[in-house]
Amino acid sequence: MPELPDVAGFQQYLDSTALRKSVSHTHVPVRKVLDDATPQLLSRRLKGKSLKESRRHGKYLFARAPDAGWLVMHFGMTGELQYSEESEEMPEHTCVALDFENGGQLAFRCPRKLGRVSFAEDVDEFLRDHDLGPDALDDSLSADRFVELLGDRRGSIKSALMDQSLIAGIGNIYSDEILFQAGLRPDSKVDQLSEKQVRIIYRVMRRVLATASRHGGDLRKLPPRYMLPDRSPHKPCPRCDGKLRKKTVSGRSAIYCPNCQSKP
DNA sequence: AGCGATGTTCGCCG
DNA sequence: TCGGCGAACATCGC
Repeated sequence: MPELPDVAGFQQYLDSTALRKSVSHTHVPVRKVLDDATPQLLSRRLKGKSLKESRRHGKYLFARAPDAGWLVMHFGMTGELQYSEESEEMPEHTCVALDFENGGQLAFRCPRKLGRVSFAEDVDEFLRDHDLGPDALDDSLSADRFVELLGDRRGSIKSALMDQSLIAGIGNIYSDEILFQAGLRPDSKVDQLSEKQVRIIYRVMRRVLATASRHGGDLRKLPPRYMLPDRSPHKPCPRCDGKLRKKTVSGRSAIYCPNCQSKP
């Protein structure tokens, strides 16, 4: 689930449920998602304090508590946030949970345990340390900058879009949607694309991610003729009604329409 | 029962 | 050096 639009949804959700609520207890039923942090550190940093603001960069969500730095969340492949008014019982697959003085509870759920929760003193430093490129929706990522970034790539356009050190936020399914709407095959080589085509990809990328983020990544709310709600081989293409096809591109399964998407 | 899955990291290879 | 590839992680669902 969690690519940029989903994490944008989690951010709205965290803002509306958990911000400015004093933390009474912390739970860590699945310790491995903390990596090198410890349950004691989580408790020490957050207990008696409240999260004051959030930030998102790519697929990462950050939430700041006074004198505690930033709580960092990455949702892996199956992670999500779930707030409950009652904190009696944690939801299934809860890896980390924060109880609040008002009786509510925010759970970081992650069935496959691929998500991670940690702390960072400074977000920009964290982004540098983790080698993350500019957020795909960041104002500072202009079309010109996007053209520059793709300028010296050699592999497929799909793997470039998914490379978090180049641009942060796009994963397997949104890269498919972007290339579907841009009319280009996922295995197109970046160095074969014209500058005009790269600019089209940029515009489509911004529109798709902004649109999906407005709906918090809920695929059912996407406009008509988006591929994602029907992203499956052999299903009909939402634009031409031909059959969608599946192909492995840089180790991930790409779904595309052979009729609507062409090689450069 | 077996396979693949919205992510990241690592080691291997050309 | 870069990029592709497969494995590993752990669980669910088709």
